[in-house]
Amino acid sequence: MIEQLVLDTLLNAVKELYKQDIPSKLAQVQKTRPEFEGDLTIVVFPLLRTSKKGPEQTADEIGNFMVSNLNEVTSFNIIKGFLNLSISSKYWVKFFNDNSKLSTFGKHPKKKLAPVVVEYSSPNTNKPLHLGHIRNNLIGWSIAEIIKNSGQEVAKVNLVNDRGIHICKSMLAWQKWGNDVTPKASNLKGDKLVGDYYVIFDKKNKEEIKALVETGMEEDEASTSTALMREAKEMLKRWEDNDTTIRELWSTMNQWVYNGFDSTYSRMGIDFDKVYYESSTYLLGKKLVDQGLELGVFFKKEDGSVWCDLSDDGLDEKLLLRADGTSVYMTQDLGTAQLRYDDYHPSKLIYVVGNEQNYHFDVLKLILKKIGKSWADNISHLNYGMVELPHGKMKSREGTVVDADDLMDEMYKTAKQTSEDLGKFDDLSIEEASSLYNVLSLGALKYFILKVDPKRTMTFNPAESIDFNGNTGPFIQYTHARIRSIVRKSKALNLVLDDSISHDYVFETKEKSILKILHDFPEITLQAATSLSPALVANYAYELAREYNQFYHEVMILKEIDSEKRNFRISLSEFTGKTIKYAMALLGIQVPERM
RNA sequence: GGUCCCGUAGCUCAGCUGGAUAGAGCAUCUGCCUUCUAAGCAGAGGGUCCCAGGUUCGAGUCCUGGCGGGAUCACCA
Repeated sequence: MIEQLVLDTLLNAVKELYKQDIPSKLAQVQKTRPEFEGDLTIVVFPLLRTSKKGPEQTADEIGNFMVSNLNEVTSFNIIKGFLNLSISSKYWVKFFNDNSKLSTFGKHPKKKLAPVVVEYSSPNTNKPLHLGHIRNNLIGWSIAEIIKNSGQEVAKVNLVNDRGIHICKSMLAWQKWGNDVTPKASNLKGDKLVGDYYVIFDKKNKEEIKALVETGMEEDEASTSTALMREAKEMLKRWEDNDTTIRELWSTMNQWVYNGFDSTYSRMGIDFDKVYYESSTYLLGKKLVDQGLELGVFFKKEDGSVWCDLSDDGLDEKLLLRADGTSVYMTQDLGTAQLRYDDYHPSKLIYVVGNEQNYHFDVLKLILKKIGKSWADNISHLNYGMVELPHGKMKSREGTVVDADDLMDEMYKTAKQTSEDLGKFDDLSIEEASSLYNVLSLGALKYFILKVDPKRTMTFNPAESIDFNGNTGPFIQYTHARIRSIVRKSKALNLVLDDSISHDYVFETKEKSILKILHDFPEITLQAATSLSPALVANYAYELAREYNQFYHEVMILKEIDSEKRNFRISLSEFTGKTIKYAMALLGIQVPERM
């Protein structure tokens, strides 16, 4: 890496010239801004204290040192306190010749480390997937790919919350008002059907609460003492007691939901290496709670409920088991964490879960440590921000929840419409066209979500459809298609005779700037892995595509007369196309050969 | 109220460990399809980087204090 080379030489320069070692943070190397001449820039201000000379003179001395000690540095210029270095075209030529034909450019060698477990999606079986889940799934899937690309082994896992009071609510409502309806009979996706009964429960329960309040009961009390709630709790108890009828109904309805989820996942291109179900981890969780009691780090209240006191850590008491012995969220998460640890002994356990659960994960780690699990330190919570609408959160009560399937349908229609308006695909078969619209619509949706820093709360406006122009997935896809067209034509014309360029090739400005961006790619993918941010890759792909389009408009490629230039430009195009494709693949976005 | 996150153009977002004149896209306006794909390119306008202090040669970036927004502090998950 040239940056590192310059940095090391800079440290040597200071040592030689001023007889002092300096802390590495004073040695600052950055890319030269395009308006100045040069490739890399050393900021000399931090060095003045050491050199005890003015900025110009210091820069001049270091510049001379660079030129005579580093072959790659051919010349320099000084503007204010900035020392701009020009890197030899030999270096860029070598970079190009070494990498342009690699199929794995950007991929890092395998490390010998325990795997990283990435959990994402984690749906409840009482609600269909919505836009929030889409963000979760896309971030999780992509970050898993990015970490894999960085050389780490990765296990993608899903944790389905298939048990608990909420599932019982759907089941109860279905029993009471469902008339034995099935997804097949109603022609509804299973997750939608079950979700509907969850809503029905809520509605009927509210009516009951209202009635109770009218008899003079306090709202708080009323909300926990409706007949429906009692029945749901009773059902949960029977479920935990392995009641056959309840278990059968539960399996049936969950299976409906899974079928629905699977179709949504597969459409989105989301997959998992392993799926955990809370129904099979909560018992282990209960066992851990018992252990905690024996260790004396948990305590039991008079009503039989079990708690962990975290007041020494600045937090509250946390419930671990209800008085009736049934488990809560934390119980099952303890069990799941343990099970994963046993399965993988991971070097890192990443939970992709919304930032509304930050508190939960702080507590989870603390509790695990209290019962002696030192590996709790390997848990990291990738807490992404919520997706909001222009007027705030999505609310199911107000019907503003953006359903995942509906949104993908919308996007598909827009992609189809846009494409038909452009009228470029009249020769495609119906299947080919539809597969293209799929690629484009998903590209638009995924890029829209992933280009935003995961940490940030993001806004989605359902009134404006997601764009297909500008800083979008389709723009990048288009650039790829454009490149492929060039490459196809060059092959048809047998234009590329020689793949590599000579070491004294003189670059056009745009050729150089594309080369520099390509040069950054491996580093960007590493940064994305360490900072857990697919957004870095997304923004990178956009920058590369934008730069390429400018290049495309500025210079001739196939029509260039000078054969070396023409060959280089074609190869550079191909290299760019490949890198765009690779970067987009890390985001789970396909790129078409033509569009 | 406690804890945490956020505040950059009309809107949606970039801005790496502090560095040169704060960048894109959308929207608005103006050009460019008889030349390799116009889902493109070029150009114009649009900014108190929430406010006030501080650290520094240098602050959108770091610190403190405000203001504004959000999350969370459930026998929901």
